[in-house]
Amino acid sequence: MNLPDAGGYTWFTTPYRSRRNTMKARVRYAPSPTGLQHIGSVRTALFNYLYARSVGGTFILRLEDTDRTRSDDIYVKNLYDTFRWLGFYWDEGPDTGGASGPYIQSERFALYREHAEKLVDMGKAYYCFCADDKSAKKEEPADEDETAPPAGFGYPRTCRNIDAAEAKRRASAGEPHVIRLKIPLDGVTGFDDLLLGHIEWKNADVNPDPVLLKSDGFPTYHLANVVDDHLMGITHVMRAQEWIPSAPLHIIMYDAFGWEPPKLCHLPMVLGQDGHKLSKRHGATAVDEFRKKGYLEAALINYVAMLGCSYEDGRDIFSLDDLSRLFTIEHINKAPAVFDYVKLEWFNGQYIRMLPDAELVSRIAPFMADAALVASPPTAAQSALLLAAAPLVKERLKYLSDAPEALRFLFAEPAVPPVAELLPKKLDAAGAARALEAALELLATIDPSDHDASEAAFRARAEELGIKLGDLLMPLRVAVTGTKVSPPLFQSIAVLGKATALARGQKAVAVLRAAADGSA
RNA sequence: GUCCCCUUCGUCUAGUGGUUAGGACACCGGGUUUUCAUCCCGGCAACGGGGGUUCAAUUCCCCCAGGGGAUGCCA
Repeated sequence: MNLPDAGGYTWFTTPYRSRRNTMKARVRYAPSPTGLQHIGSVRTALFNYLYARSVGGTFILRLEDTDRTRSDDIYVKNLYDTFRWLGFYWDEGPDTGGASGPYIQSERFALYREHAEKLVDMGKAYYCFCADDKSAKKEEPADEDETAPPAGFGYPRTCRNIDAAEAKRRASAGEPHVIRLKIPLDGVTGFDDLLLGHIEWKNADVNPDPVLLKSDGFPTYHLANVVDDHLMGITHVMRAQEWIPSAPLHIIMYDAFGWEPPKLCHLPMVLGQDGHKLSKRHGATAVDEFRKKGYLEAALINYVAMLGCSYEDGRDIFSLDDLSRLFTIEHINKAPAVFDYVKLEWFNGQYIRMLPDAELVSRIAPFMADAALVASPPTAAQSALLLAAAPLVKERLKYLSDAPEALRFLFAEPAVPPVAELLPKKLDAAGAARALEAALELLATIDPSDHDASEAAFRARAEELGIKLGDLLMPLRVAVTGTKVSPPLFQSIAVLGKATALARGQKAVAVLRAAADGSA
């Protein structure tokens, strides 16, 4: 294999774990900052990351900002935010540096023209002066032109036959142009995909003469990715299967340069429920949306890692470290995978339940603050209250964003509930009032933090009254928490404070009494 | 249209030339329970179709069908 032109190439000397590879694996995630990081990007990044970690290789981040009209700094920021949140780290990248930098393609600008020109000089590429519009494509090629591809298939190779010296002269004279790769007219091009095996094309079926260098002087993805992967010493390229049709032209380019291509591995796609490429219309797809909704990064990573890949049979909870250890290309599936929000939700619940109380508190605090229930950051008193309440809601949250509703009664005075809410199924207002009064009377005498004793006392009282325990508790629950659905009552009251609970109860009694009198 | 890729329960997947084809989510039923959850137990449910190869194919080969992707001076 050729050594890359750029310095700093690291040869692997120690590693016990990759004795079969003399060379340390170098993989990259190379997003273009033209949109928010979404599930698909994260999946690609994750698999590259896991592969690097699993073989003790190097994970590199490279920004492919060659689309001047769509690239934007807000997306770069989003990229960093996203991966910081997910807990990925890269060994080399724009911010961390490295020996193969710069890692931002716009900062490598000169490199691409240089390489494109080199290809032109070698007769492997050519200047094209066609206007950048559909007319160039639709223009009927000369009938007898053997080099023209079938109608409707790509660029008609109009400029391919312009005399090289003449083309050079026009380009030097400043005539607007692009540089296109000469795809061989016959023969075949193929490669061995690490996952899919051998794939090959007749060159006649390969995208005819794709643009390498745009008229603005920036490279297209094809040129930039080949040049940079080579110069950065990338050994393995893992990308989504939508890239398969571009593979032959990349191979042809590596060939033209006389470089050895990296190993290619095309990952199965992630689809929405309708079987099409996952997109906004399927629901949340931007990672940011998941974060704001209250998903835990560990849950998202765990779930995404299992889309199209398996690890240890019979287990489904894996940390990023677990995954880094267990990941193998052999366990990647070839078939596309459907993104299932419901299963992700289950993972999220699992991870929320695994959180230590203090950790849960710090996780839900921002959501509580957004709901204006606590300060940001919470006061000491609020933190204490959250900590006391954490065990009550831990197994009831599907998302962190569920916390405000579940805990509202501890931080805000609920409205006095409407009568209908306070009525157990079989009681009228008078009956409910009696039940609630009995409950309050009893509550005053017990210690709600002693769960078992409290329950025993209420159970006994319910029996005396000839009603079910639930019917005795429900009016109290609604009076105290403002809703029919709440964490366990005694513990909730213990956290809230008995005095507050009694006061809320009295207000509800008043409402029930008034209703009873009114209807009597 | 052309080229390429894919095909195990609804979904994510395990798996083997001979298995009762396993697990998870969802769903259904039951249990625990103070509402809601959690938790526990049980159930439903799959090898796309057709040809081969073979004593034996879900597993190996071919064809078909279906699905997806590509066909940009976007990546």
